[in-house]
Amino acid sequence: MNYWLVKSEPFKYSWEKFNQDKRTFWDGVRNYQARNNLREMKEGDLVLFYHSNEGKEVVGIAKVVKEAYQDPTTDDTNWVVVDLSPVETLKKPVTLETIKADERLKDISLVRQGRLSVMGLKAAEFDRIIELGS
DNA sequence: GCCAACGTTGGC
DNA sequence: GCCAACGTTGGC
Repeated sequence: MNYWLVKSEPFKYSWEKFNQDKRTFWDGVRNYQARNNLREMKEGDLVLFYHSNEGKEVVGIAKVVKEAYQDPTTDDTNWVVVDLSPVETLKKPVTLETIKADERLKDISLVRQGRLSVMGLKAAEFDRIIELGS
């Protein structure tokens, strides 16, 4: 089991919308590193959902329900999507500020590599964020 | 709205 | 294959 974090700008695709949809394919990734991460996702992996720009906080937990396949929004075979479904909304969103201030989280990719939109998390980091969000 | 970080592109 | 120019992302 692996753990991930994905970013979405709320005005583009929000957690609320995701919960209405119940399931979505995660498209729009046009960065090789993020793409490689998508390809490594396995069914059942847990994914934190982060609102970038507006909010700047982790708002919920999703899971991978379908592994990487050709991005239906383009013919370019470089790009893939995965299907995600919402699992749980965090009681308290975990803000970027909180994450940066946390000794155990200050080295995660979200902080160190701000522009990456799909990143892996260690189990301990994932657990810590959940802990902060409950 | 600005700017830093960083990935990508293209000229050489 | 290097590196400057450029574009995009995202925090502030």
